[in-house]
Amino acid sequence: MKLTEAKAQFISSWGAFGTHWGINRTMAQIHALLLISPDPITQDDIMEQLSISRGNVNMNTRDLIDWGLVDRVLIPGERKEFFTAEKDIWKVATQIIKERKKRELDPMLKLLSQLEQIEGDKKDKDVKQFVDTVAGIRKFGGQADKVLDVMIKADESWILGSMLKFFK
Amino acid sequence: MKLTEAKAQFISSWGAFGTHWGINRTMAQIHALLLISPDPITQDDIMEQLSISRGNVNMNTRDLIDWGLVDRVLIPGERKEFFTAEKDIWKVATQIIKERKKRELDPMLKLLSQLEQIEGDKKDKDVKQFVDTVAGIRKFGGQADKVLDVMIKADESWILGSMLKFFK
DNA sequence: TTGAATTTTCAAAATTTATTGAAAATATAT
DNA sequence: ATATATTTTCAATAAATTTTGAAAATTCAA
Repeated sequence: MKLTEAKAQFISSWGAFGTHWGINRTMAQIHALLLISPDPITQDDIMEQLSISRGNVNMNTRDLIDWGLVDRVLIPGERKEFFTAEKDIWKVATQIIKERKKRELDPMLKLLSQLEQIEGDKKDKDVKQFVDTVAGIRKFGGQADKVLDVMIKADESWILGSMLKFFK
Repeated sequence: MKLTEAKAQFISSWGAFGTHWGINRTMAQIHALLLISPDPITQDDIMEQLSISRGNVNMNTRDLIDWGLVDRVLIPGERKEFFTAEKDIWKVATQIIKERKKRELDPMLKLLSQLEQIEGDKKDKDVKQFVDTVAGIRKFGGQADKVLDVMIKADESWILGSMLKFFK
């Protein structure tokens, strides 16, 4: 297989993969393109390589920057802005985990704690099942939260860092 | 807060949560409803409680069954079919992990292995970055694959099971 | 300043995805 | 067998999401 074909396949399937994770196809494709680009590239490069509009590139690169996965790069002497992606997959993964935890898990756990404090007769089986389910999810989510924190902080901690090196 | 209001909130946010995970809102809402229903319920119950059409219920319960999260239940003397969801959150989580691994991770790893065997000069920086990126993701994915296998098999293995009891 | 290059915004259009509902298929009781 | 209840299918419709592109805003050099 040639590089050109391989690139196209990688970008395409990374985009499809993204849709299974609540990420829009284009954002994932731009990310994929940046991951395999050795040097920073411009909006126009992205537009051309993915055949998408300027507005689309602009919005999605902004989202990628908000997710902490992509950086704007200023190249001396160049008028245009350049973009580059973090290439260390471990860092990419922890960054995604960090953001999703903040955006999804934490608010969900907060809500579940509230829902657990429902008023009603615990003898009532509807009430009981509701409380049990909510408590079960909250407990599970709480453990997941802790495990993810360990992962996120692993790179900052020497001991955990060396434990997790195994996985790198 | 009353049970009725709490239920509505739980179903609604579980549905919203689902959309961040590539699951459609309705499927997640039906799952939520079943999770808090102490006894099996019918298509009509689901239609009424979520205000959605019969066809919609039918398709989404089927998907939930395919995911191994919901079961059809036959109640003696009843003409209609009843549905019930696995309530043990640990089992729910491992079942989801198992399915997503099979549907998404495994095929992705297979593709990445192919893409790594690209023809081209490794000295070329485009080729090098492509191979490095793909290899990095494949390696990371491979480790994730192993970790997930451990989790999935934990319940079947005594030693791992007791280790993971901590998290239950 | 001015003006050219570049980026950003956002309403409208296109596309994708989800939902409906009625007809067809299936299952069950009499 | 026949009638009735129930489930399934799927084309049409509706809703949600994504994309475009041109105007507005911004940046920057001279």
